[in-house]
Order: sequence, then C-alpha cells, then structure tokens
Amino acid sequence: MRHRLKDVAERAGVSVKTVSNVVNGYVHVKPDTRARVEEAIAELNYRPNLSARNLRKGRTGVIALAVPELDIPYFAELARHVVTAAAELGWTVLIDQTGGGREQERVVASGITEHLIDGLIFSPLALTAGDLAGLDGTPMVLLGERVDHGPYDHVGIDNVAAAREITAHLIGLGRRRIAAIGSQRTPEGASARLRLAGYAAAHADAGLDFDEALVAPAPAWHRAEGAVAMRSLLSLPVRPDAVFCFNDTLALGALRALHEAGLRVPDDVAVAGFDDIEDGRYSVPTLSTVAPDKERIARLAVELLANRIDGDRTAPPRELPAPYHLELRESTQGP
Amino acid sequence: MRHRLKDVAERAGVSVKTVSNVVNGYVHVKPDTRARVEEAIAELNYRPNLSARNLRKGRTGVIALAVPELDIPYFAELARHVVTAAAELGWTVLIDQTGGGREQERVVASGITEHLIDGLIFSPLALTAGDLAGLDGTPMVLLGERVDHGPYDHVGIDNVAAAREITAHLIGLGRRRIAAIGSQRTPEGASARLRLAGYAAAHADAGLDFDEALVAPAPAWHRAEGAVAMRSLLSLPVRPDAVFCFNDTLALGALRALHEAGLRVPDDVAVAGFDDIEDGRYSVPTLSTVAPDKERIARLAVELLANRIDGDRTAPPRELPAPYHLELRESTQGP
DNA sequence: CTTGATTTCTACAACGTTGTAAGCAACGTT
DNA sequence: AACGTTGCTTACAACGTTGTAGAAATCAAG
Repeated sequence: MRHRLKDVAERAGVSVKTVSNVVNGYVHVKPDTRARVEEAIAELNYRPNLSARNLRKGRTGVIALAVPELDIPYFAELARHVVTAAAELGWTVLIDQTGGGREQERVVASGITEHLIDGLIFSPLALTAGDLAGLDGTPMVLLGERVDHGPYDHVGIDNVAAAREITAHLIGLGRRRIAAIGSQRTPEGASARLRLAGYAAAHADAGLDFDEALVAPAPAWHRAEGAVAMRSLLSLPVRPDAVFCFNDTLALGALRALHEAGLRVPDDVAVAGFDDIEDGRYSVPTLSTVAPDKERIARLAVELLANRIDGDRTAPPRELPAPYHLELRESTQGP
Repeated sequence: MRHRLKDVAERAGVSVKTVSNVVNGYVHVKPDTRARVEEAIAELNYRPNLSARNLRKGRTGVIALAVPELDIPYFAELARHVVTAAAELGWTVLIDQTGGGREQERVVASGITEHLIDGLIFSPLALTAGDLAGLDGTPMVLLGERVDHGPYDHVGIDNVAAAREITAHLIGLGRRRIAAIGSQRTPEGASARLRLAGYAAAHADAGLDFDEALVAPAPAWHRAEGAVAMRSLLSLPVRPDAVFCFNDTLALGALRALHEAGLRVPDDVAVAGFDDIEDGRYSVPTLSTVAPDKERIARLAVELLANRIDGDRTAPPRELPAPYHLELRESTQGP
C-alpha cells in the first residue's frame, strides 16, 4: 500500500535517484524517462516520506504558530491569516496552544523548537526576554506587544499610540470620566501596561486627570472579567461615562453588564475595545475598536521567518511596525 | 549547537545505543551509567531528532485536526479540547484549515495523510464518503453530522434529535410561526439537512404545518448571513414569532438584525441557536442553544484515533454518539 | 573520427535514530 | 569447575530520502 522511491524506480526501470530527480523537478531528465517515471508514480500513488526527506535535508517544511488560546477570537483570526500566508510559501503550520502561562510558554519555546519545525512564530503573554535567551538558534519571530525581545524579529502595532488614539476619540466625544478595563500588575501584563500608558497619555494630552479609581484590573481578558469589572465600575459613587477596554472580549463582557444594569450605550456609557474581532461587528451595539491589520501582521511574520530560515540567521533582529486604524461603530458613535 | 546521540555517547564514554536506551527509558541500564549519560545529555542540551526517530519507527507522534475554519468559534473551541486531550496521550496536534470546500478537503484528506502524521481527526463539511474511499489506510476519525462515512470511526451528536428538541422548546413557548435559518441545498449541507429534518419533525409532533416560506437558506453560516436571512424573514407578510438558527453565529447575526428592526427578543421573536459557543453567553440577549459536549467529543475522537493507530486497523468502524443538552437562556426565556 | 562539452543517469554514502542479535560480565546452581 | 541465567552493553543494519561524484550517452565542432 505504501510505496517508496525504490518501488517506483523498479517499475519505471530507472534508478532510485532518477525518480527522486523527477519528483523534485530536476531539469536534466529526458522527456520519455520523465513520462515513464510519472506514470509509475501515478500507478503506485507514490508520496514522498517526509520524515526521510526532512532527515536528509535538515528541514521539515513545518513552522509553528504558538498562541495563548485558540478560542480567543483574536488569535483564531490571526491563526487563519498565518496559515494562509504560510501556505503561499509552501509551509505547513503547526498551531500550538500555550495556555499563556510562563512555564508552558517556556516549554513550547524550547521544546517544540527542536527538529520538528523549521521556525516559530510566537505570540507570548508571559514570557520574558530572559526566558528566550538560552534557546539554540531556531529561527523565531515574536508577535504582540513591543517589549524587550532580545535577538528576535518582532512584528506588532504601536500599542501606546493606538490606545492613546482611541482614548482621545472618547475624550473627543465629550466624555470626561473614562474608565479603563484590563490593567494587570503582573509581569505578564506587557500589553496591559502599554495600553494603560496610551490611555494615560491621552488624558495628559487633554489636560484631564488620571483617576486611579477608574482603572479596573482583569487578569485574563475574557468576557466574564469584562462584565465583572464593569459592574464594579458602575458601583462607584460617580459612574463613568465611557470605558476603554483593553481588548474586545472584555468590551463584549462590559456591554453585557451595562445591558443588565439598564444603561444605554453609547448614550449613558460609551464603550471602546481593542483587536477588531468579528464578534464586535455584530454585537448589540456594534463595537468601536482599534483594528490591527491582522492579515498584514501574519504576512510580515511569515516573511520575516522565511528570511531567517533561508537566509542570514545572524543578521541583526528586525522590528517591523504593523498598521492599525480605529474602527468607530455604534458603541461610541450611536446608531 | 545541535547535538546527536553520538556526541552524547562520546562524552559519556558509552555506545550510541546505550544513550538511546537511556533516552527511551529502557530498564536495564546501570544506575551510574545512566547518571553519566544523563549528565552528558544535560550538558549538551541534547534533544532527539524527531525526523530520524520517526523515520526509524514509522510513527511521527503528530496527529492532525482538520476543520473548515478556525475563526468559527465552534471549531476553535473544539480545537482547544482536541489539543488538550491529545496532549494527555503524548500527541502533538497539527491543526489544518480546509476552508470547507470539497476540493480543499480532499487535498487535506489525501495529502496531509501521508507520512507526516499518524492519524487524522476530520470535521468535513463538503466531503462525501466517495471522496474518502480511495485513501490508503491512514487512521481517521470523522466528526460532525452523521452521514455515510464509509470505513471510518465517527463521533457526533444526534443532530435530528437535538434540532427536534430545541424546536419543540420554541413550540412549547406558544410560538406558532417558527422560522428556520441555515438551510442548504448543496450536497455539502449534511448538517443543514439533519437539523432541518429535526425542525420538521418537531412541527409534525405538535401537529403544526411545515411552512416552506419560513425556511431561509444560508450558504456559509456566518453572522452576516444570519442577519441577511433574518431581514428577509421580517419582510414576510406575517412575520415569524420565533426562529431556530442552525448554528450560533447565524443566531448572533439574526439577533443583530432583530435589534436593528426594533424588535424585542424574546418578546416579539424568540431566537434559538446551535453549538453553544462562548459568545452566546454574553450576547444581548444571551442565546438559547443546543450545547454539544465538545470536551467529550474531542476526548472520544482522540481515543478512537489512538485505538486505530496502536491497535486493530481493520476492526469494523465505530459510531460513538456524543451527549448534548439544551442551554436555555434569555433569547427564548427572557431575562 | 576525434575531442571536448553537455546532457542524462547511476552508485554510494550519509542524515540520526532504534530493533536485532549477539557479546561480555557477574552471579547463583549444580 | 562447568553450567545456565540474568543484567548490561555494543556493533550493525536498516528506515527513505537526497547530495556528491562520476560514468555513460549524446551532441557540436573541428
């Protein structure tokens, strides 16, 4: 049932290497030899054994994408784009789910890394530059917040600027008590820190006070936490008139809590998110958000990785900014 | 930087095979030999070359999960569970995105199948039993609707019964003009056919007429299509007082369209979905739905596949039903 | 025809691993 | 002292592929 080059070679009456040459599109093969070999390949339904090829070539043709959680829509959408972009370059993508913990991420970074894949696109939450330091030269591209990422290429949007812009948008609507949901004090919370910094910067730009009481923490950025945080903000003596959530799932949870509290969005409280996930286009109301260009991020990451794998592995790390824009919808603008 | 068994062997002063034995946990190795070898492994940061191991063993330790689209939340959630269940058995999961087209699915089924993976968990949309017929014995487990799946194991819930139950729930609320969204006339639409059959059966059970005009098609079951279908149903001479959407994303689109039309859910129109995705717990209103036990489905699929890989490949195909239940929320019950 | 260049093909060795078979100690039993 | 048994280790060959080097066939030009 399973055939090898040798079987094809015997059937076509040529050497094993000639079959290999045909399979790999080597030019100097006589047309009728090629035809005979191709016929034999078809008859036997031959397919190359990738393990053997990889062993010989030192390449696997597989790259991995490691993300914290697949059922966070942002990562699922990103994964789709990475798979598409990689396929165009002939790579298969192995998707790995780290869970987001530091230890798990370290295991992925050091373990998967070896021999099974040619390179890794990594979107870490918890990992620090130090954790990545000891790895032996597997090409790797980092996604996400701009932190200190050591010798690795990086693709990401300017989190501070984006957060600043969308906060400025809320201020521009005349809102003055703007809450933030999603702050994190842990070392994992690099994104949170940057987005909070943008939020603070926008306040400073407008001459508004930064009110610590309006900043609600959320350890994991899920819908449930957004709802909980929103409820606690609503119990403040003076309730906020807008809220900037550090991602869209938090914002969807906040919308839910506002609905339960009988408040109108955006009339009573305007809501903005971050990530531009599909859900936000169909929520009630639709969600204003920062829209990173995911397709572009995926493409850049794959290309950077391809360059590392095929090219100079010792070149200095590159830092590619990805574009984003504000997607303003009902949750701040009204119907 | 990259070391082989041989390097470790030289450093520890033993043979290559002894190192291999240590790595693989073979029992008959003297404690101090083992210690020397382990020390050498640690010093060199040795990791086995999986391609070579696979070539030798004929196993790769990788299974694939092929789903139509990763950013359909149902599949993302399913993927997470499959990854978790597979990890417990020591397998890595390669996630493949087929796009759902018949030709693409055929490529995945026949291509990926060879040599790179030990087995495949496949959730096909378009593929027919005929397409799967010619494959050479790679262990495969099918997920999804119960159709004719040839010689392959299958895990899935009873779509007809589930659709019948949730439709009966709508009828039980006193609704009499119950629309359906998501019918498909194409051969791909196996799920659609089964869910429509359940919808029709519930009507028959209750002595209600089946009204063709209340059945709206949706080729791809995305939010946008749910919204479009809902709008067209609302333009009927007598508008429906309930709608059963064949999955949750359609239902979320329908909720959106109802909101835009100024109708109240469930007061004016009750809405039910299918899949129990996370979004439905936080939508406004929260979504009543059929909740398949995804964790169980994933676990059963992985176990079936493991049995095929390690065990008898010629055993008759098994058909495992997965549990489900109704998750009744605001969109049919009110706040 | 001879020569040299080019095209076409082949034999061989390697990639890093593990199964097999067999060797060598060390031990207890007769 | 000879024997088998058991524990531990090793040499060798294979898994299926491709790079290298070179042989054989073909061709162009003198």
